Amino acid sequence: MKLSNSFFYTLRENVKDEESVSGNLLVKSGMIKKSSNGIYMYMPLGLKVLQNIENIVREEMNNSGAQELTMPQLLPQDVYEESGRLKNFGPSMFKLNDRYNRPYALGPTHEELFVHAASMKIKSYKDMPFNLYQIGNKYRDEVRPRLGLIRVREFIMKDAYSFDADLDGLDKSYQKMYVAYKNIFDRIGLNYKIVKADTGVMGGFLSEEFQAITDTGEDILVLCDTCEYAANQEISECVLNDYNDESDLLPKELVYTPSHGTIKEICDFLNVPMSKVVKTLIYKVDDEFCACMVAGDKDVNEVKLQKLLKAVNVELASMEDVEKITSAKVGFAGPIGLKCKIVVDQDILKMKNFVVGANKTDYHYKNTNISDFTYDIVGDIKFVCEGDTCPKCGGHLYFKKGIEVGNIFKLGTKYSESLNLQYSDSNNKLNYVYMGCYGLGIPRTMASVVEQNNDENGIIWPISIAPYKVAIVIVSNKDDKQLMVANDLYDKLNSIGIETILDDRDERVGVKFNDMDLIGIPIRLTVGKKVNEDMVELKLRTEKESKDVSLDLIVDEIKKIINN
RNA sequence: CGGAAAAUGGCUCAAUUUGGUAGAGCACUACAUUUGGGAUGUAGGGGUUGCAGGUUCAAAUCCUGUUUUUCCGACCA
Repeated sequence: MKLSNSFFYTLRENVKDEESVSGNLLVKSGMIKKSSNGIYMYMPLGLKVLQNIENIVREEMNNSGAQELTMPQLLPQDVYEESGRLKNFGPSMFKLNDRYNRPYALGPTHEELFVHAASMKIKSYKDMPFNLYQIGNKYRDEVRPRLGLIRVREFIMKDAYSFDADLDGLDKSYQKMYVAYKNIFDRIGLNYKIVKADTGVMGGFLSEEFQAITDTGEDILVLCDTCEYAANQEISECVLNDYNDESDLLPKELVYTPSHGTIKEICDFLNVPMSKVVKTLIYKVDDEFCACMVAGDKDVNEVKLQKLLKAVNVELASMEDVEKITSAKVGFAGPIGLKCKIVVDQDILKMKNFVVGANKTDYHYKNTNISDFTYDIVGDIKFVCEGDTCPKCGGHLYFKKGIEVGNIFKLGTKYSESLNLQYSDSNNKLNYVYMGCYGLGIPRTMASVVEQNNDENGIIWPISIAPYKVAIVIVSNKDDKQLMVANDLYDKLNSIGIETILDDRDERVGVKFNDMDLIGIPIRLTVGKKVNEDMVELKLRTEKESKDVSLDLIVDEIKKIINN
């Protein structure tokens, strides 16, 4: 690309509607432009990065034996009705009607359609395994799009679906994708972790996420300082705390705690640590109310709660509902005399002489013990904390933030059952197909790379996905020798497949340097005065210093850097 | 969906409190001088101040409504 004759622009100042580092840099460098909330235009430079990522994904998917196809994004809602997910997705699905008022949707994910496609082939166990994928747009009406390309409403996703006759086959297909994903993110140069995760709306029984490690991440990853344990905080299990409390059980005592509704206020007022208070939160679980008790310094994990109760929908009860159930203002809920189902965290059984709400405005009970009330279910319903014991090895857990760039699921027979995808086995018996699904967000990967690779001057693309590998900067457009050498190098590099930018704009050299830094081109060649000695200057984006290289050697030198 | 903030040339902002000809920097055009890390000077072009009402002799400014965007939370593959 010769810049003097191209659609190329950069911005000098930060844009005010992009807070994230990656969002801001991508907009400033002219790669993307916000079109509306959570929807972006991809400019020529940004598209090249996307395509480079897509190509790596495509290569690794093809290597794994998967086959590419493409699906419509505009679908009749029946498709999701059939699997029962129309309700599950709810308002996060974009819905519209055609001219005959028939309901359509923009596809948020494509399990159903792939099942339909697979059914064209699958009759017998001999027809499997296979794996189909596409790279295309997905539409999700997110509650709050944010952080540039990290949470958007229209995005490009690679989604793959494997079809196997049995669990054994699914394990193998899943493992292939696991390896393919590792290859993809390794080639892109992303710093990532693979963590166990919740299966969410997808269903199924195993899910692992590929998480890019960055402070702007939306997910909390729980890692162990001694073993390989890695899980999303949503599902990370708690080890039973060893309280070792030798104190005697005391009789419970009603205490007046005027307008001290929060845990902190109660602790200050009664002069007890937060770990000696048990909070009771009222949840609406499907259509039933349910009180959940955890220690005052812990938080209820709704994903775990949902699983424990085998519920579909878990949300905090409204203030009005809480007041109705506890007959007190919010902040004074407790288990004693409470008329709804009570779930207690496993740790509560070991605690002694703790404080709970009295279901009476402005009152709490001191010295409550587990024998003072009845409960329905005991389980692990709280979030793990940093420093907690590792459930696998007993080491200490620590947290990192991550951006979910890929997610692989063992779906099992969930969709083949709801959509009736069966095959005949060797005994001529009908069985359901075992499926896996495998998603990878392309723009999100792009943003994650920027989050991990930037400095005060701009983006630093890894060579594997850089929009152009080399930028040739001409110091003076008025110098014929410089022009000639630069154009010659430009032609030579492009002719051997090394995509190169020629900055031949009529700008000061400082502007060119700054722009090439901002857009993150990995290798910069400066053609200046030293052409008279047949030398050009080579500088890597990752390094501060440059070096002079003779014209005879420069192409080989660049090849070496790129192939390394 | 709850809370908070914002909307003024392509970009970043000022003028709003106290109503009185919309202004700066960057970017753009022309010319001159410059030219190895975002040049300088001179002269220009570009805005019915998000939208719709209202108050007023007069509205970017006050009032009402509305839309959009951002942030925090809730929610979410």
